[in-house]
Amino acid sequence: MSSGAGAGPAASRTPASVDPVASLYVDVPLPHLDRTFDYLVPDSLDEQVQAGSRVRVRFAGRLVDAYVISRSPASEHEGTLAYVERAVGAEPVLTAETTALFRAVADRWAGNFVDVVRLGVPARHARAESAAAPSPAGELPPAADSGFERYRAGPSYLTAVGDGRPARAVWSALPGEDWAARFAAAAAIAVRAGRGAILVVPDNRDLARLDAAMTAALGIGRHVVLAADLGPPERYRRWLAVRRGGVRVAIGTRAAAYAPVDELGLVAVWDDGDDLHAEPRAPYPHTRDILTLRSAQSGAALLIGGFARTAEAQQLVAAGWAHDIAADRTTLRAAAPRVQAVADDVEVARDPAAAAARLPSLAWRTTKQALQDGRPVLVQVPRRGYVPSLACARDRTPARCGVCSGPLGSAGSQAVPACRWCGRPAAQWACPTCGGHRLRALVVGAGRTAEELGRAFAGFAVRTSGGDHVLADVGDEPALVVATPGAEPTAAGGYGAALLLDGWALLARPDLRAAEEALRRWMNAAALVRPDGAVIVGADAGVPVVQALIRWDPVGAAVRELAERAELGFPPAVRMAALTGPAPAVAELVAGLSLPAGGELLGSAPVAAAGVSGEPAERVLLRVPRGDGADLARQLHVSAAARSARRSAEPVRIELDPAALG
DNA sequence: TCAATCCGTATC
DNA sequence: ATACGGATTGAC
Repeated sequence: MSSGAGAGPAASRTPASVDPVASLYVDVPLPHLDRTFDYLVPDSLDEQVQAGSRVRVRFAGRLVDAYVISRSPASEHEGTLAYVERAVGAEPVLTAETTALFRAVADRWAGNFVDVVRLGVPARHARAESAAAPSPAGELPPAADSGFERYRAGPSYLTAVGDGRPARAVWSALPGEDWAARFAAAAAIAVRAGRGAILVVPDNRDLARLDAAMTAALGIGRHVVLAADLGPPERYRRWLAVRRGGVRVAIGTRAAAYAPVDELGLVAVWDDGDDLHAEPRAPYPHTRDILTLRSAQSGAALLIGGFARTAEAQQLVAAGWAHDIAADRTTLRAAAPRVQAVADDVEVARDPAAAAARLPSLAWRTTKQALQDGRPVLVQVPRRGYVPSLACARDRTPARCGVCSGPLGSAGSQAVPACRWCGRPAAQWACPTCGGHRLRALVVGAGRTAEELGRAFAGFAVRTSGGDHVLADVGDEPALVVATPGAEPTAAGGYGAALLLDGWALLARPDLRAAEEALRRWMNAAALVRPDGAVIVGADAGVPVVQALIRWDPVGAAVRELAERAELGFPPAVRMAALTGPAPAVAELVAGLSLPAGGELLGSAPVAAAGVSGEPAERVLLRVPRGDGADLARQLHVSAAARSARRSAEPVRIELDPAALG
């Protein structure tokens, strides 16, 4: 027993008379400490130390935060137990359901329980705890049409939600769809059934839009907005309102997926392909997969919605785990704008002003027409800073490794190109489409500027949206609206036209998801165009994803994408882990694994030093059949635990099914 | 023979 | 992490 230095005389403490043992996780981010430890609850803290409470305990001699998982009569531990030192706050922060969720998320991504808790539980703010309860909810507005009547399987899905069944669906929203109103309607159905709901969107702009729709559907005070930028007191206050059960519906960005809503009837994510849904902190879980776990574990219905569709969402449909909610072709034709493809470089407008803006002539004519019709025109330009990569010098087909399909890169102009994933040199590359052998570097410029367009269409207003200046919406007046992907404002009556420029640059990115991501960005922009409007995409109409945009076929594209991933052996067709760190550390971690049959190790390949020390880092990829994913994650965690117990301090970054493989 | 130091191990 | 114990080394 410790000498009891510090808080009070240890000898005088007595254990609580009922369930004196608390099992808890200490807030120390080491994989070998990712298990519960037992402590005695002193009589004086009996009421405050409950399952889910935050406490402070003495662990290895120092005071650390901890999360109580349960109280019980006795411990399995052989030695003497220390006392819980004090309670932090008066109320539990974990519920039975979120405790199970945090454990499941940690297990799925080979991470620690407390690391996931840090992602999902906001910092405590003592004053917010004692502050007055939120004002009571107003009247629930009368039920309205859900708006899902236009979709096959839409009404039956909502009936299931209303009946409290754990229906799961992937929803392809029609172009022009007021998706926020549909999400709000689905949440309202769960609320009327006496259940709670969680809706997660990528960014604050989408959140503001959903917030307005929720207020329209549910009235005042029935939902709470959880956003990262609220500031600690407000963030904690709103989160507590959910935890205490005063508010049953939480909407928000990423972290809202963990909101402690009891009796969940519905969890939903909008635009799961947006990389903002991928958590950048360990263990790097993804909103879609967190909610999928949560739906499976709590029996809540799941809705994955978007204009485009990810291979991961399609995988859930293909496996028969989720239903497909989509409109039929007739409905679609009535809603979709006309899409035409114009390969860059070809048919650049003869008009000198258009040529100055590097606009193809069809784009020029379409824009002019829409402006003259009195409608705004959306111009989507790429973000800055694409990584230079290699492609066929003749037809710009991205150059890929013949062994693992990774992107080829080049260290310098003289160097032999090599795979950025597995590191193999590619001396004898041949283009799969044209058979060419010459490679060229693709360096993508900063994109067309608003000034260039302004000059090309003199007399019309030019508005920009992107970076730290994002417009939520624009009016119906004719104007050029230049936006980067994800920052496209909505137009009150829809855009008359949209120009999606530099399509080939999007497609040529050295990323496995380039095609999927290009289609997602295009569809998100094109969905803002009126059904009688036009969309011009600067890309080759022969490319399958461009065809998918022209035919507005997100499902077909996702089916093809999924098949392609299966062929290349990439997620979600398989489970993959990326291990990044100093070479000896990565090797040590790998040595601690026994890969299941059918498991493969790719690499290693050098990567740009992402580490703290600037030491040369390398990456290996591990690939196992989907069914072995849980085993792979467990082994990675065990091997990482052995390393951290041995004080092999060199950290290795472990990512499961990484969204981006540069 | 004792103390300073280095590993390895457990942390309720 | 960090604290502790047991082994190891070095100097008197």
